[in-house]
Amino acid sequence: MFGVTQEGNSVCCNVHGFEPYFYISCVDGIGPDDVPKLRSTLETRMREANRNSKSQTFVTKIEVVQKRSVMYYQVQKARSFLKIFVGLPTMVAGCRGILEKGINIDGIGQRCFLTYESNVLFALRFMIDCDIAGGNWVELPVGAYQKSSRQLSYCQLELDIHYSKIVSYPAVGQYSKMAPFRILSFDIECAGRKGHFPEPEHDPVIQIANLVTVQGEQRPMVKNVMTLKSCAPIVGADVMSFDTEKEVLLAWKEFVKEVDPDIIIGYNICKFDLPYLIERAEKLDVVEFPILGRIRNSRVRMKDASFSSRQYGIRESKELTIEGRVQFDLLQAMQRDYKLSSYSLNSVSAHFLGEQKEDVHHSIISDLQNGNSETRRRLAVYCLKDAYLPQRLLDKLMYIYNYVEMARVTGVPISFLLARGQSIKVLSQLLRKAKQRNFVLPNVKSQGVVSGESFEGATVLDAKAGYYDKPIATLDFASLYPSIMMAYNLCYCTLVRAEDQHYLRLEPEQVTKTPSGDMFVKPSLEKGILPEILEELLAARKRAKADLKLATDPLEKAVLDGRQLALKISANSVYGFTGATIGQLPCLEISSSVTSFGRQMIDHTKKLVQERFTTANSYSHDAEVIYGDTDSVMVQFGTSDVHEAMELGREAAQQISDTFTQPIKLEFEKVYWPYLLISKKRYAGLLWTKPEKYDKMDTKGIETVRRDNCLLVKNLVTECLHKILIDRDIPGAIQYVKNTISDLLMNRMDLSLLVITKGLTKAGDAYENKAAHVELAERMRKRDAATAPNVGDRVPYVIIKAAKGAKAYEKSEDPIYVLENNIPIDPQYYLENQLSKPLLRLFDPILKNASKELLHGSHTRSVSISTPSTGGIMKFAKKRVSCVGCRTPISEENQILCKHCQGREAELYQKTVSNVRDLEQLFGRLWTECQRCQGSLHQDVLCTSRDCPIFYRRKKAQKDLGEAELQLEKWDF
DNA sequence: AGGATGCTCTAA
DNA sequence: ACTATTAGAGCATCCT
Repeated sequence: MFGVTQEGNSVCCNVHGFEPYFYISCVDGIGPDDVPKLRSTLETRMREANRNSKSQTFVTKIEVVQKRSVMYYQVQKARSFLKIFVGLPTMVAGCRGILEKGINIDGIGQRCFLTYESNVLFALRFMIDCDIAGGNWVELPVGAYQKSSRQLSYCQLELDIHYSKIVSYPAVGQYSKMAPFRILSFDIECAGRKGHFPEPEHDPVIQIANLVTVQGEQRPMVKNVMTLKSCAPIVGADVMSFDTEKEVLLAWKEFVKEVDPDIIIGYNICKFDLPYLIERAEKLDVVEFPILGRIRNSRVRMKDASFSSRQYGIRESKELTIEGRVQFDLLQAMQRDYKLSSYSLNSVSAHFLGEQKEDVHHSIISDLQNGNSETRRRLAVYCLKDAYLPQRLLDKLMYIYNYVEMARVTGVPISFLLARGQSIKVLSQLLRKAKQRNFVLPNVKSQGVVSGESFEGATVLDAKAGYYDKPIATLDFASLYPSIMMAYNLCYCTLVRAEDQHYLRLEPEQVTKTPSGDMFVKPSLEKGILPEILEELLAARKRAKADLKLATDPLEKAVLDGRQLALKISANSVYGFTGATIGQLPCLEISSSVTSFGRQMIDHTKKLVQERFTTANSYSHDAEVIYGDTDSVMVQFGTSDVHEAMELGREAAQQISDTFTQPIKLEFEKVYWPYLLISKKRYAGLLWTKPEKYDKMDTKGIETVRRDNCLLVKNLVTECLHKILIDRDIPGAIQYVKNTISDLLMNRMDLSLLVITKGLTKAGDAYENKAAHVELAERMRKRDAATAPNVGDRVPYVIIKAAKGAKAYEKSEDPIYVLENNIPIDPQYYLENQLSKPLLRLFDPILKNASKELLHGSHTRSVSISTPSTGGIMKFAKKRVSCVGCRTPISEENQILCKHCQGREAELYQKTVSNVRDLEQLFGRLWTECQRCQGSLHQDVLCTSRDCPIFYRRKKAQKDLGEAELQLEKWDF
């Protein structure tokens, strides 16, 4: 066990005496007397299967214990199980296999056994049995431990203890404090050959930048960079230069040992930086390099890993074992926790920190390295920033707090949170609770449940699509699925098997028959462990939220907020765990019962609202449910008054809640007004939680929140919704659409607005149909395999002009390639395949003849002649005549304002002047930034970072400035 | 031409 | 050895 003390000293604790084990059920005809025979037979079989093993003993002992399977309700509270102990954790799997397949015992014959808890990872088993949760405080009591006689680790403290003597503290009071982890953030630079992505086989590591921070402190304690060849000094950082690459690598290895970090972070370190260092050291025969962990002389082990889950998709990476140090790759964390269009460090930093990285195009890294100490200094500054940004992200997003709290709540080690999926967290809680109640979990083979066999999910009420100018109240069930499981005591151990229903002779009032036809006993007979877990999670969340309100210390607040979030996520994933057909312990009776209750409840709610809130019951209008999804109903009470709608919503929620079993509760949450309902799962509206003012514009499911639309569509739809819902200016929205379409067709659109991104969810050949992003990825692989997108990456592309009738997958192209080669894009495609349908969906409910008005007006006729050689997009400052006030096109060259805006000259002149000034400033700032980034030596190298926001913003500012200056000139006439 | 199917992404 | 769920919209391609 590795850890850190309150004072910040690293500890290695050699825990003794804890043995791996699992259970089997005692089948008929096998009693306690047969145990020695079983042990010796099993021992022989194990020895046969592992002839080369040096192990003395495989099966160390077998105990008879009184336990009970968690599966199905049983009257008998305990029966005999055999607890089988083995010599090493790796022997569990082999032993399990033999017992499940069948074993021939002398005098008894061939027998198969069901095994229990035989799939629990040894580390988790140990933690569960010792009540240790990931990230919590553990005490080694004075007198119970010995100082180790021989140092096996590099830790500051090394101790020996018997497992039974360890004291674990729940994270309350002083024990909820975060440990002072030492965090190392690092980044490497490699000198790739021109046009190639660096490969450890050929390309040297030239720089390694490091930042060491103690968790909770504002400033890093160490900031340095190790460089190959000389490097000019950098203020605020130690520069260490070396003549050979071997020296750089060894300096870093020593540095890691010296700093002794608890956590190693960085961006893409698990897939790039760490493997690169290891492979490079191998190539250079630096044999002593890969000793980076806390165990003496233990080398880092590396293997290819592929993680696949429905939630996160397929993700390939390398799995490195660095003993005693948690690897926390910010890229992996970002991909798990946030849905973004791009996951480059640059883009992520811009998004969360409003800060960009020093952008050095990979093609000039080698030039900088081969220059002098000044150019290498520039590279080092860049490298340092890449080490600094992950630490900033870690702080900004409260990652340590949130992940440590998640580990504490679910009980798994912190390292599992990034390396494993959701189900291990539920399993960990389930095993802990089962142990308390003397249950054991069966090891079901996934074939037991026919994979692909599915169950019915939630009801989505039909959407009465349209534009609603009256307040729409939303009633929600709070934590619907957890509430259902608690209300009806749904659990593995309360489920009455169909074949048991008869002989158990249960009275109707002792059981619940669920709408899906399954039967569960009530808590009076047996309280379910799932409801118990959920109650504890939700009660703990309530406490955390209450404490959060009282807390004043920002660190304490961070801990509590992380905790309440972890508790919420954990409660919600219990249902998913039971429905995971290829999982640890699927139980579709539970999950389909949950959803069947949910369906019944939403129907019931709709019915009650429409029955009770009527003019016949002396309400001013008849209420109408216009939509609902899973746990919510949208109600039009008919009133035009927001406050009244809120009151009615509260009344309805209260009344209807009373008709449900505790703790199921319907809550009034918010009002939408106005509300645009497009279809199921797609709507927009102004959201009100108080009658005075709306909180924000809320959009669900439509283009504005989807990552696979280009910015042009997103921006246009957002702007239209803003004009329709907030400004209530439909003509303004129409004009805006027309102007945008005109800009598009005139080739005045910035390329960055036309970039579409889609995730590459599987390997190219696994796709049955051809798709634009898949084909492009394949073409890019042929151009340069190293920089082409991989499985799990997002692929950005634009649609370019091609022969008539060409498929979209033949017209997709890499935006950078398009920019560099001046390839013309296809505006018509963007109009017909990207813009038109979303716009029509938006305008159809509020505008008759929307198609004619928006997509076929005169603004669509002024198509510019495409100029393939130069490309429309590169001409940024193009003359155009439109009204300064409202951007309506004007026919006369010298006019500034349209008829409509005349009379506002003074105001609009001021606006133009300040606009030019702002743009000048903006452009100047961006230009300086790009200048600094490119370096004065390389002015001819155009920065074309795929997603450098500055690059696009600078180009945009340049274009806008040109236009604004033109406008200003006109005022002088 | 038009329905079926595959694919991506989101709501809850 | 690993894997939380289903419902649904909307688009492109395939297939007849």
